[in-house]
Formats: sequence, C-alpha cells, structure tokens
Amino acid sequence: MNQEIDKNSEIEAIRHSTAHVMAEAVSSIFPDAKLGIGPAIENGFYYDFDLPRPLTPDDLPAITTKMKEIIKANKPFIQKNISREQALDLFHDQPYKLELINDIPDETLSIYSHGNFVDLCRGPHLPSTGKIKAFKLTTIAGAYWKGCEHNSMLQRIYGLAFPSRLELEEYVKKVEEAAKRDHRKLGKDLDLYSIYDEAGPGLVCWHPDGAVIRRTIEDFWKREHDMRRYSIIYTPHIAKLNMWKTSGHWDFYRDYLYSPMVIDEEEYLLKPMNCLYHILIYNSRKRSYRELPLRFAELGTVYRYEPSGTLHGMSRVRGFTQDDSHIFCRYSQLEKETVQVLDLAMYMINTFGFEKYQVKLSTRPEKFAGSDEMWQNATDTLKKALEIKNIAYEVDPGEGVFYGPKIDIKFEDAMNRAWQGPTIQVDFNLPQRFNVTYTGEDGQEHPVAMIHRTVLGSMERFMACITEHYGGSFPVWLAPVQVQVIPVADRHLDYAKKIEADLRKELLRAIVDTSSSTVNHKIRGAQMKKVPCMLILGDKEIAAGTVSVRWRSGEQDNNITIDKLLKILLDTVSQQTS
RNA sequence: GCCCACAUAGCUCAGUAGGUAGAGCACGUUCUUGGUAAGAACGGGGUCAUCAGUUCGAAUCUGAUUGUGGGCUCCA
Repeated sequence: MNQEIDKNSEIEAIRHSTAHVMAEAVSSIFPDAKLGIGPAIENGFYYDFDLPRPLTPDDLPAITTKMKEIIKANKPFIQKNISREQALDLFHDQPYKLELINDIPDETLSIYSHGNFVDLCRGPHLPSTGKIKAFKLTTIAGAYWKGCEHNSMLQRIYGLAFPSRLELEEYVKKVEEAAKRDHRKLGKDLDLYSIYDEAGPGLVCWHPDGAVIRRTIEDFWKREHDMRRYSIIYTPHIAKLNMWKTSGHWDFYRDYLYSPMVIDEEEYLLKPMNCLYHILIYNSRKRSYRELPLRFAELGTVYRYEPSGTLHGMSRVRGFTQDDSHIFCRYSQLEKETVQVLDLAMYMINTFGFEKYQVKLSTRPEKFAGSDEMWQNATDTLKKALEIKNIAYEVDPGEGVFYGPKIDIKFEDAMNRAWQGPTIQVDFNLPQRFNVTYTGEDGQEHPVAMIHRTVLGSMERFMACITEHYGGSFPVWLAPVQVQVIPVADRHLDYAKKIEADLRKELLRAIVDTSSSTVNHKIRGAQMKKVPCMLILGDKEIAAGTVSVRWRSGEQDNNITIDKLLKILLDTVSQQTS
C-alpha cells in the first residue's frame, strides 16, 4: 500500500517536473511568455501560457527539442523557501504568478528552480531533469485563466509523461484503441446515425440500424417500467411560455432555452424538460393518499440550447430523448421509492454490462428552495436508501441543485471511462409552485414529495456510451443484424431465404446476403458490420438440412440443426448476453 | 460561447512554386458460382463547405460565414 503511494507520488513528480521543463523550453523560445499554472494530471501534465502569438501544432517539435536539451543537461531541481516580499519581487514581471502569490495566505512561499528557470511551486519534484525518461507533447488548447470564462484565454500545452518509454507507448496504444471505439467513428462505419449541417448541429438522425438498437432498448425499458408499476405517458413538445415562467425555468435556465415562438398571439416554448407536463397530469384531478405513489414515466424528447463548442457526436446534443420519470409520493414513502429507483437503476446498468460505478450524494447548495428541515430530512432519506441498498457513496457537499438533494451514479465503460448514468433528484420547488398536493387520511391537502429521475440519461448519450463500451460489437439482443445468412453460391439462395424466414418468424433479425461475391467477401462484410452470427450455407448444409455457424469471434459451430440454432439464439437474446 | 486547428467523390485520403481534380473502398453493369476476413473487367459519381476578394486564371492566396475536431466552460 505504501509502495503504491510512493509510486503514485513519484509519477506525479515526474509529470510535474516535466511541466516545469516545458515551461522553461517555452520561456526560452518566447522570452515574453507569461506563465500560468502547470500541474500534473492523469497521464501527464499541462502548462498554461500567455504568449505574444498563437501556438500551432508546428511549434511542438521545437519545444520538444528544447525540452530534450534541458533533460540531457540534467539540471538539479532545487527547492527554496522565500518570503512573500522576495516572491513578489522575483515574479514582478509575471502577472499570473503575482495573482497566485496574492491568493496564498502563507508568509513563506516555496519555489523550485532548475538551471535558470524558477517557478512558484510546492513540489515535489525529481532530483534533476535527467530523471525524466518518457514524455510526449500532445495537443495545444485554449483554457481560461483559473478556469473561469470571464478571465483571459491562455494557451495550454498538454503532454504525456511516464516513468518509462514502455509505459508511454502502452498508453498511446490505449488512446488509439479508444479512438477506434469512438461512437462518432463507429456511428459512421456501422451506419447508426448522422447529424446534418443542413439541419443543424446537435440534431441527431437515427439511421435504421441505430434505430433498431434504440427501439430494443426502449422496449426493454418499457417492459421494466411496466413491471415496476410505472405509468408510461406521452406529452407534447411545446407548451405556453407562461408555464415555464411559473416553474421558474424561464428565470433559471433561460440560457439553455430556445426563443419562444408565437402561436395565435401566445408565446410557446420548445420544452427543455418533461416535468411540467407530468405535473399537469398529476394535477388533472384531486389525488388521494391511497393512489400514491404515482410514477409517471416518459421517453420524452426535449430541446436545450447547448453552446456550440460543447456539442459532441451523440453524447452532447441539442435535441434528445430522456428516459424520464417523475414520482409523486408522500414524504413517508420517499425512502422506499428511492430504494426502488436504485434497484431499477442498478439492474439496468448491469444489464448493459457495466460493472464499476461511483455514487455521489449532493447536498444543499448556497442558494436553495425549501427549508433547512426539508433538506435535512430528504438528504437523510437518500442516505438511508443508499445504505439499505448497500451502495457505497461519497457526499458532494453543496453540489445539489437548488431545488433539492440528489444522487448521481457514474458508471465505467470497458475502457474505464466514466459516464453520467442514473440520477435521482428530490424537488421541493415545483410542487410548491404548482401546488401539487394530495388529500390525506385527515381530509386535508398535503404537499407531495416529488422525485425526478432518469436511468439511462438520454437515448442519444446512452447510445454513444454503449457503442463505445461494446466497441460496436453489440450483444446479440441489441445487434441491428443478428444473423447474416451467406449462401455459398446462387443455387443455395432458396435455402438461405428459407432459413432467413425461419429466423424472422422468431423475430430474429436475419438477412440473406444476395450479392454475387465470394464467400470470403461476404464473410468479410458481415465481420466488418460486427454481425454476431453468420450462417454459411452450401451443398453440404442443404443435403443435411443443417446450417454452419461462424460466430463474430471466429468460433465455428458446423452442421447444427435450425432448431438448435434457434434455441441458442433465442436463449442468448432472452438472457441479454453477448 | 471562448482559444487553436481543420473542411477535396457515400467513406478513408492524395493533390505546395495558383493553370478548370485523383486513388482505394463503397455503388452500378457484365463475367465469375466461389466453403470461413477483399475474384476480375468496365462504368457512374465531385460548382474541391458557403459567400466575397486578389489574379488573365483559385481546391491552392486573403477575409467573412457555416460546420467539424482538440481543449476551456457547461451538461442528460
């Protein structure tokens, strides 16, 4: 354990030291460079600079060369403690460093130098620059000073740094592997979806094969919700602006809303959320405590304005369909409902093969709706629910939304990248604004407890996620084409079509390759489309009345009967396995 | 939205001293009827993102716009 900590801090020192070396290299090329900060990060480091001209990728080789010289010179890193005045004097022409110094309360400040280069720094560092064994500058990017969009934009250079060349190469390979799984690339290769310049950025069109996957997920989702006594509803895409003024969305989320449209002299808004319609349905008549909890669920399509720079394939878009639900219950039922939502959430993400996840409980922020007591009770209830489900979680203090505490679940995909998954939010605000109540045993109206929750997030983002998670090799139950039927020659077409029909009768997605190419070529085509099951049918199979199977993995099951194949496939589909 | 880069055929990409576009794959036709990851020939297909400008002449140079990518910020 201690060794692990030592190793981590050593790697951190390597990365941080490399950042200093890069800062010296950049300073020597641009004597007027103003330095921002340069920390170690996962896999490497970055350093922010204010430079007289924009950097281009062509600048990186020169910086790299300079860095190699500095490393070769093997300059020792020397730490010194200096007084505040000395520091202010030392960095008098480095405005960003001065700002940092002024942010530090201590009277004694730590600096590190190697050769003539000095930086304000807590350390630790390597003994000398020569200890840096493997680094690679990767990208240049803009970054706001202190990460605040109102500050000036600095130029950031990102780099990788590892203890050895081998580890660096391994990491580079891993990044290449991730690029192969990028849902934008696979989305094109597998013909799953597209976004059109003509139509607008962030607006996704689902192609037939992508739509099959989505529909399969939706069917699964609906079945699960039916079983768990949710009521699935449908609501319109626009509603009067006034409704969003009442809810507070118009004030709080204006930046994310599209401009209102005028219909019959009345302003309407494209809906950014489904909750208000769900409240309308709840409020359509008086509700008794006897019918609670009411769980309204909808695959609801919403539209939000997202800044152009944040759009990303299918995972960050402007129109998307949430797997949304609003649960209306009594406060005494909150715990049980939360437990049930957690149960559903865990079941769904496990079904898609996600095993690792992190759970966060976000508590009251500075600005909030409701009372202290409501927050305290609801937060405790969420905690209790997590404990009942035996789910490890971290508390994220002050990170709750203004209207209530929430649970966020992030899960890791096959490449160990985290995706935002299920969220469960308690809402104190909307029930109050829309007077959402129920009649209790006492005949009095009581405020309802309202939970917003999604499990998959949005169909678009979830599709991006599973595409990358499976690397495009979707498990049989999700695969757009489950079986590619490959006749060896034209005379085997009739048999191939009969087999296709047998599979279709069982709702298996089978397609005959009727092209006149060779068997090899047909197999290659199916392999590239990542079709899980290929049937090769020729004279032998017709004579025996069987099929020969080539699985996507390359494994073979020759000469099996159609009944046996059906059983294998239908079992795989119903078990939702690969 | 901000910083930087990029934008050529459906896809992946060539095309630098500015002289009206090319490959592979895919697609179509024909030949081939093949046994587990590319059979062959021929063919169709591009106002080189859009709009201006410089020039006798622009895919190529300049500017603007749109879109995309990597970041920042943000987020389902």
